[in-house]
Order: sequence, then structure tokens, then C-alpha cells
Amino acid sequence: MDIRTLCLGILSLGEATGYEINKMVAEGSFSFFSQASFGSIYPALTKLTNEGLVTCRAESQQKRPDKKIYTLTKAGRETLTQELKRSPGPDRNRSDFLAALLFAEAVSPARIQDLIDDRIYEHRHKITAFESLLEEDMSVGSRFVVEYGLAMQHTALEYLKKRRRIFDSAKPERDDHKAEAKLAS
Amino acid sequence: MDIRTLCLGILSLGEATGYEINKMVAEGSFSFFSQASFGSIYPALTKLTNEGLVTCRAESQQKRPDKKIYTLTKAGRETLTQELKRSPGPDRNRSDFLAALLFAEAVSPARIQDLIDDRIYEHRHKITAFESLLEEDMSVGSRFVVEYGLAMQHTALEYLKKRRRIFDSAKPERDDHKAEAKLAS
DNA sequence: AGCAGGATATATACATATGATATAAGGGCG
DNA sequence: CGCCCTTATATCATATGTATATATCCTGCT
Repeated sequence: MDIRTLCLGILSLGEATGYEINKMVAEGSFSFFSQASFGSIYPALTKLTNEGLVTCRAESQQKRPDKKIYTLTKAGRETLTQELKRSPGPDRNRSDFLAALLFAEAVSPARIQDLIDDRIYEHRHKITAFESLLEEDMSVGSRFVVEYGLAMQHTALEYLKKRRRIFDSAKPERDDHKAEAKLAS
Repeated sequence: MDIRTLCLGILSLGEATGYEINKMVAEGSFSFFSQASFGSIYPALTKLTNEGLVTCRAESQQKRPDKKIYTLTKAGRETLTQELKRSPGPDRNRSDFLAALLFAEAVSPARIQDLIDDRIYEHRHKITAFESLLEEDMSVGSRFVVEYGLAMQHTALEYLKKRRRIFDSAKPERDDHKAEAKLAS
């Protein structure tokens, strides 16, 4: 799914500005399975406007750039429906963390364990964020997606907690009591 | 991590051709956490060669394009080490499937359930592939990564199996006994 | 026997996406 | 009072993905 379709989809849930779309994708419930930034969202919205798939209504604000509120048109909704009829492409996951572990034969176990511990911290953080998202009202679809993301985060967290000492065999008596205390859930 | 660094990393595990690198990324144990294609790999290798981070040795074959076997240089290994010292960027997951579920208020529950069932099938397939990878000899890092991927696949599979009827509330008596029989693990 | 499709192998053009930067003003905090 | 974060838009250079081109061999199907 390209960014244009992503924008159509988000606008199908209600009108929004480019700024708001960016926030949804960067932080909201969309953040688990998509990513995009200003550099792709703004050009996409401009293009969609030119093609008549969305309309743009400017709302002037004092001393700020005008808010440009985008609304899906009927043609846009049809395009989105067509797009959703095609079977979705495969998931694509990119993880510099996992890549680093694979290439890191030369890296010290201590450094690897730090990386893993950072990761554990981040997963905890994300789980908290996702759980607070769930408290809001949401559609069946949104709830399904957020709980899916939550399940994945939990699995990653548990895996890392269980296996964090795995690279340590060369130096079994490492001093990381502090780290372990911090990690005790 | 950009494609250049990814190539350096793969070459740090042993020399390879562009074609082989592509296969590793598209199908091998790298496929879980990275993706790249000819269009990015070949230019990256050319650039790395010009910069002296890899060397290229051509091996002529009868009636086929020469094999270009790339080897990491000392400078390349140092660049990789430097790169791995930086803390890895956040994971990025993109899923057209989950996006479709979010935008699919208008799509029929039957269609959604088909999508989910396809997904279940694919996860099963991937789990089998990952499990056969594990039978081979591999480094601690590789095993860690593949088992991580396996855990994630299992979670996704179980989640989808458990919740596949969730969109069905509007039409509780759907005839999908066949599908359910097929899904019985 | 013949032929289609997939594997081997490299390469590039074009469209799209990312990341950094620019502009401009308000509010919170030490 | 200055510093950084938030609101709000936008563009540019570079990186990446998609599709295509070229050429040959092998496997399976009819």
C-alpha cells in the first residue's frame, strides 16, 4: 500500500489535515503497521487533490500557516474500495536491531546485552502506549489491529527477557545484577 | 540501516554475489527483518566497490553473465564495525493486511475472513520454512534472530486463529465449516 | 519433441519514499 | 530571557522499490 492509499484510508475515517495524518501515522494506532512522514504525506495530498480524490478546504488561523483540511470525495472512496479489493501485499518488517545481532560476531557481549536491554525498555514503553489506546472507543477493526500489535510487542518482550543472556557464554560471570534488577517486571 | 550497510554485513559472513545477496534477503534468514531488491543491491555493490569497501572478482561462466564475487575489505569491515556501534534505529513494520482491516468498515465480513484465512495459511508456511532453517548449523546470533522471527510468526498465527470470527457479528450464521475444518491444526 | 515457466545472473530507468532542512509563531520551563 | 517542543506547511537531495531488459539453462508438462 502506497502513501496515497494510506491517506485515502485515513481520510475515510474522517477529514484531517496533513499534520494530523502525520501524527496518526507516527504515534497513533497506525504506527504499528505503517510509517510515513511529511515528505511523503504532503506531496501525496497535493496529488490526490489534483486528481479529485480528495478536496481541500483552507481554514485561516491567526499568525499560523492556514490549516488545510482534506476530505475524501466520492471518487476517492471508490478508489479506496477498489484498492482494498486487491489482496494485500506481504508484511515487511525492518529491524536494524536484529540485523546488528546477526552481524555482531565481533561486538562484545556486554554491548549486545545493552542493546537488548534498551529494546526491552522500548517494548515496555510501547505496550503501555498501546494499552492506553485501548481505553478509547474504537471500531472493531481498530481494536483488532491494536490488540494484534500488543500481542506482538508482548512476544518480543518476553523473548528478549528470556534470552537476553544468550550471547554471554564467553563471559559467564558478567556483572549485571543492576540490569537484572531493573528488568524484573 | 541502509542497503549499503546491509551488504557489508552479509559480506562479513562470507563472500557472495549480488544474486546470492538478493536471495538471502528475499528468502533466507534475513527475510524476516530486512528487504531489498536488485534495484538497490546492485547499485550499492558498485558504489561500495568504488569506495574500496569491497573488492569484486569476476568469474566467467559459459554462456552466462560473469559471476561477480564480492569480498569485504579491511576498510569495509571497519566501516561496518563503526556502523554497528551506533544504536540501531527503531523497527519498522508495514502491513497492508492490517491497514486493510482498519479501513474496511465497508468491506464484507466474508471477504475479511478470507483475508484472515489467507494470512493464517501464509504464517503456517513461514513457520515451516523458519523451522527448517533451524536444522542447519548457525551462529548464536542467527539462531537468536530466526527463533525471534519464529516466535513472532507463532503469535500472529495464534492471534488470527483465535480472533478470526471477530468481524462476523453482523452475520453470525455464516457457512464456513469447510474453512474451519481446513484451519484445524 | 517442443514449449512454458522458473532459476541463474547482471543491470538500469522511473517513480516513489525517506530524512533533513526551511519558515514562522506560540507556550512552557528553568 | 533563551531553549526546546508543538503547531503547520513545504521542498530538496538522496535512497529505495518496481518493473523491465538481456541471455541461457533446466525441469516438467503436454
